[in-house]
Amino acid sequence: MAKEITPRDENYSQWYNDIVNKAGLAENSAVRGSMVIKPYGYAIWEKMQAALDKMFKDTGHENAYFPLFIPKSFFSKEASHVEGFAKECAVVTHYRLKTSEDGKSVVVDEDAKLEEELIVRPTSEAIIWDTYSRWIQSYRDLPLLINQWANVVRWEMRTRLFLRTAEFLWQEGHTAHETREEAIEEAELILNIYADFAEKWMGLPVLKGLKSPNERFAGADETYCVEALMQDGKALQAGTSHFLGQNFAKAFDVKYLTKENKLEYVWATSWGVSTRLIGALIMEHSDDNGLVLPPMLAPIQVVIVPIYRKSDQFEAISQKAHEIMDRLKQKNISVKFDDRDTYKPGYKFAEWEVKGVPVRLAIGPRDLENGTIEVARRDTLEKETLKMEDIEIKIENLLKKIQDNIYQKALAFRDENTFSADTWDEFKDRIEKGGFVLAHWDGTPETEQKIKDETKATIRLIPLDQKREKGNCIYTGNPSEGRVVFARAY
RNA sequence: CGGGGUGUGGCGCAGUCCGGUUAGCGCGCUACGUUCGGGACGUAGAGGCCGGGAGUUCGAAUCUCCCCACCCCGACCA
Repeated sequence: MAKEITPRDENYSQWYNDIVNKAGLAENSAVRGSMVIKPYGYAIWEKMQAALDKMFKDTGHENAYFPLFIPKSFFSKEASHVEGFAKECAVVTHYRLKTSEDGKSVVVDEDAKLEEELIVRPTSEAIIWDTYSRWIQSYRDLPLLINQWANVVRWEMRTRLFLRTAEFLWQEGHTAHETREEAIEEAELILNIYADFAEKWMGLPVLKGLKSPNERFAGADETYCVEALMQDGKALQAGTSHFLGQNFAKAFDVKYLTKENKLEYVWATSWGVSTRLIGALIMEHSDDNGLVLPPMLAPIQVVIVPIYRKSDQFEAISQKAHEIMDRLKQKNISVKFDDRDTYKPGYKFAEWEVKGVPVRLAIGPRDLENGTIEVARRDTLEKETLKMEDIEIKIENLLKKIQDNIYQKALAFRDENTFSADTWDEFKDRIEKGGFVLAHWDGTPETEQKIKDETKATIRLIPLDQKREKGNCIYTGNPSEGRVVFARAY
């Protein structure tokens, strides 16, 4: 039929694209690499935003909004930051269009050239630190804990819906602190928020760790990250939290007076997660029948499909459905009654399955007679017929069970696909098969680069809970103090 | 930016090599009727200057040249 989804083992990327399309999450737009996020996909993002926003605010952060455009000169202030982003910046050079001479099209008005070009933000450190230089004078102004929800643009060569788009939505936190320790604490606090969010809300088990220097954010002293393993054995960075040291404070001259009346540079962090999380969500749980959503992030948690022949049957079922809806809503469960009379039940079942709605209820004449309802769960595709008594409690429990089940399933998958390698041959073999590979590394960027060149694998992270363990680098044989996590990544 | 590919109703494609009258097919869409416990069926319809421009020709979706866009594989990346 029209809604066929390519199986995962046939073509994983095609499977991913099919799900994004057929679940109605997003589509490509006229601008290469820029996507239209459709209502159903955006609803998932709104759920993520709401949960994260609360977590940020509960830990003392406030939201603000900084401009989309950054003067080019601001960008050149922090050297490694420029270097990191220069190759993927969109630049505004003119501010006016005019009708072409033949009157048929619109052209750039060369008379309207900007004196200084504007960069469309690829991230906001530059504009924010310029602003902070005016906001921060005293230790009384610290800590400054600000987050913004925004779009950013990175002119990527190759793009994929949600996973890598030229424009994407994200949140970016930018904080300033009195001491190094406090800033590091902040970076770690956020890392834990990201990990909690991934695991509890998304059902996405993550590893927490530090990036190697090669993979570190441009301008950071240390990058913390959470990494998840996708079903095809590739790693996906789910969030990063950077300890920026005093790099931006020095570049933008952000100093404060201490209690002792001494002038000091502030210490900084920045951190973000993006719409890429939706990509992670899709890849992590979905199957060959379509999207599978964790109940806590599903825009619709329960859908009710009526089964009927005649309109008087529909009336009776509709009444029953509304009663159930009221009971579920009291439990804060989002529920949709699919009363479209233009589609048959089979069609609706398939559609909601593709869209990943966690629980589907079906009510027909038979159920009315017996006081029952058919309950189907998306994660296992199991169906059972339940008595109507306490149905809201049964559904509430089922949603919790589904949330837990998909997390456990993902966790088991990750465990089964996490290996140790002690020889170069073993390492190459493991990387080829996919998954996380724990191996010793001599700690040098050169070795990491060579490993990447030969295997396409990178160090995803140095685990925060790394065990001290003497060993020899998988590539050079030089001594190492502990294992790091390698994988091929998105 | 290198290598490969594709542009034909809303979507997916055939037709192009070898030019020939009203450009087909599947899905979707509209109307009516029958259906409705896992993606229904019948009948009747609507919808296309064949990516753009220039050329060859009596005649171009089809041949030539020049553009443009998108997709896939690499290098870059949340």
